[in-house]
Amino acid sequence: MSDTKPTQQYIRKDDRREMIAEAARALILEKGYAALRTRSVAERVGINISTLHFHVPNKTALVRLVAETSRDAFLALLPPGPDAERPALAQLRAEVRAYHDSLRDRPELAACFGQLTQVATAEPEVAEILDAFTQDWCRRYAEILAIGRSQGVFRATVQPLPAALMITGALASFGPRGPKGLAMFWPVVDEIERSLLVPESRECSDAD
Amino acid sequence: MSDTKPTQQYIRKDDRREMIAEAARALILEKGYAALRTRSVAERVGINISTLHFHVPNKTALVRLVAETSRDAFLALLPPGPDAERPALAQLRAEVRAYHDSLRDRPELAACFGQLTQVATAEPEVAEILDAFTQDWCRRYAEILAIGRSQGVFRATVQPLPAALMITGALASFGPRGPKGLAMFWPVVDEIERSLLVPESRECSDAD
DNA sequence: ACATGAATCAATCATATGATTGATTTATAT
DNA sequence: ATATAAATCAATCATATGATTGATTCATGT
Repeated sequence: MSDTKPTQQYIRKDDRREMIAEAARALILEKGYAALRTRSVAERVGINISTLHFHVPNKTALVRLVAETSRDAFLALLPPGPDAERPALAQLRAEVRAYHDSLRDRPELAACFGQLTQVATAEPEVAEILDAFTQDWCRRYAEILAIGRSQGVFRATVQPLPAALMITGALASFGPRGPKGLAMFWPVVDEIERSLLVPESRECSDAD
Repeated sequence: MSDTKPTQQYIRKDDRREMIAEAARALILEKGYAALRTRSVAERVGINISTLHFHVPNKTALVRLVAETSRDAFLALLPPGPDAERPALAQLRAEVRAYHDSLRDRPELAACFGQLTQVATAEPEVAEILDAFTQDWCRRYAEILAIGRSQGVFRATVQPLPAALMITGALASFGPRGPKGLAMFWPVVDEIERSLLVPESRECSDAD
């Protein structure tokens, strides 16, 4: 008879840890962090609990692993980064598009960031990772806004940091458990753009 | 010598439930929902676990109680509600100020909303409460925006619902575990206002 | 006074859960 | 081939945790 899991064993530690992280992320997306059990993770990976502990010593380390891999996976999806030589609006759109696609294709990532905020109070190391990431993400937008302002495409009254916080806050609300999926994502992005662009570039003269 | 708990007993069910809800909210704020234990709640209230179960049958009911009381407590802090006869900017500011004060004075409320999203996937009743509330909160802003647009104080290009989602998303990011406290709250609000107000020295001579 | 119900608690149960121990199997280098 | 290290598992432990049972104490109306 054929097995459901034919001959799948003895994976190298690094790969196994990645499999474990992936399983944990999926479970967090599906059931929430509060329901995350080391046993469930092991089961999902298809290994014994002791094997899980061989690769990841304890639950704290597991959570840290999830935080780190989520951050790295998300950062890998982002576009090049602010560049004063390129048109700011295009950079803003690329940034937003990358985030949108991550929500669509890798919903576990945003879900983990959201859920891990619950652990953050108890696990300073996780808080550190989340805070650093959030700040990085916000800074990317702030720099694009500053560039766009000096390029004259964004209002001169745009304050980069507050505006970046506004944007990232608005975007973050679209994570899993956001307002019924991504239906309102682009309308909100459009509203953000209208709120940033200098008045002349709309209505008076027709769009490009 | 005097006791730390002199003769504190036999509270009426309704009051006891409120005390339980308050304790649970405080614990969620401090340790996060994932660390919420019925025992901890009972201990905080100063009652036996069986007494807790007498007032609140099980943990699901406890979570539901927390969700309901958090929502009610928050709604009670909000200003009157959209009114087409009053100046929109003042209404917007009152709305934002009420939220700000709730973050400052009742941080458990926003914390509970944030933390209970983890339960939402497992508890449809909680999801229902959270979704309904979020929608209500957003609608308040949408209506104010629509009023302000017709009053001519907000840009004619403001789309009430997307803009409201942008605003509520941005504000929601200031919950506990937001960007280092409330320091950036008002700068972000100012940015939001600038993004909504009709540009001063600008006329496009367009017919609406 | 005293009967009745409401509120409370001590003790306990059944299971869940994170973690460990020690043996077993597979890969790899010599 | 065989010794060594890496990876895996079955069994188990210790405690945590949600929940129940049955007795006890307080409040209240008559």
